[in-house]
Amino acid sequence: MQYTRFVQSKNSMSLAYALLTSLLVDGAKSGYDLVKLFDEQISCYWIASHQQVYRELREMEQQDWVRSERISQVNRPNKNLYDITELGREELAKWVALPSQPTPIREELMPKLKAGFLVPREVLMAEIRRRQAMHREQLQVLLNMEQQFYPEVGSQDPRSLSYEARLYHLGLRRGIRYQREWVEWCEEALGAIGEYERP
Amino acid sequence: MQYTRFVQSKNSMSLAYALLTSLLVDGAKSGYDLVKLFDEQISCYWIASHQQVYRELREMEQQDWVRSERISQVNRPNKNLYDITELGREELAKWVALPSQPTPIREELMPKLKAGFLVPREVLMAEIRRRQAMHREQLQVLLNMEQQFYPEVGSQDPRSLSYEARLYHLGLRRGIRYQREWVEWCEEALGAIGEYERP
DNA sequence: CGTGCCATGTAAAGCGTTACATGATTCA
DNA sequence: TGAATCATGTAACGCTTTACATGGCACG
Repeated sequence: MQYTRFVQSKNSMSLAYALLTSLLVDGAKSGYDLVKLFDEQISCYWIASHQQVYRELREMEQQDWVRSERISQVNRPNKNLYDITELGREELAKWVALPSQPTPIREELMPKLKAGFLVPREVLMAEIRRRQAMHREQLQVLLNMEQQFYPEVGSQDPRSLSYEARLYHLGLRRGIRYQREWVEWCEEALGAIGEYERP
Repeated sequence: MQYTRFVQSKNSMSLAYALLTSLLVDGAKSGYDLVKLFDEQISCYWIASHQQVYRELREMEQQDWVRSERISQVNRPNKNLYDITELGREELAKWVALPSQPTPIREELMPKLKAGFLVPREVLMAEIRRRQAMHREQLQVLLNMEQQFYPEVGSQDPRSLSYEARLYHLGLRRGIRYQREWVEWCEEALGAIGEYERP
């Protein structure tokens, strides 16, 4: 039964809350807009497919955590605009105060490395270079976002940001640090493997 | 049908390969041993519950990627000792050569931060301090492992490690860097939030 | 006498991905 | 003409977690 899900489930259902957060901070949105937002800005710490988002929104509406309004549009499909309700806001506040769980890590590259002696060194190194390029690119995207949204940061007075903006900015910082760290590890790995080139 | 899973599935099924890797590198093991190994040594880049492990082993046995032997023990439950087969080794080698996918990140703390203005500052800071302590502890565990398994590292000649050991070591390095990065981000976050203490 | 380790499993539910579907508009 | 964007959905499947279950042994 769907009903029990939001009532007695003990696990996190964090996607619901992540969506509520966006509705609260960024305002009413359609499912499509939320997917785009997640893709573009939130993906550094949360990813979700459009199917998940639409499903979650429908279920949250049944629980009165959000309400929706049908917006008729000409020359393009109609859309459902979702907004957070008072109840949703209360539930969100409760959730925020709960302890958070770290993301479960399942990093394919690590077992591949551990079994890496099964393939030629060049294959491993090519793969690490590919990963490094990916993470470098993501890092650049995040740095650009930081420049764009928080140009004051890095200057003399970080207090020029509002408290809310600063909190959000810390999320970006986390993404930046994460990607940078990956790029550096790749460098270390390439160096280490390279040293075994011709013994 | 179970059969199709290993034949035409397009997704990664990486747990199977992660298990194969351990069987190949660390030798034949029971499900219980694999769970313990993952908990203690692999959790920095892979986590799996015992239910997953047991099921995966049974399914891999049906595909002849592993074979098992029943070990009768006195004074404790019997166990099934699994070992990788030649076919398993071939499949593993194929998989290693494939491009790897980054772990999907779903970090609860970030949306909580974004909606953090809903709760008192002290609640946020307490949570970040808790996370910092967790990551500090994990970092220490990994550093101890590094000391224990690779005492030579950091000394003059990292080439004293075999190629296989060095590859495995790189996985550890990744975990160390990840945890260290988290500890540092927490420091940054605490500093940033602290600055808003009394405006 | 309770807790924790050893050792394996079933069942159900929740969460996430993949595939499929529709249909108009805009831009190259 | 073909691809991309807007906008939402269903169905099926696969992966992960949670809860429940068993039972002896060792240790304090």
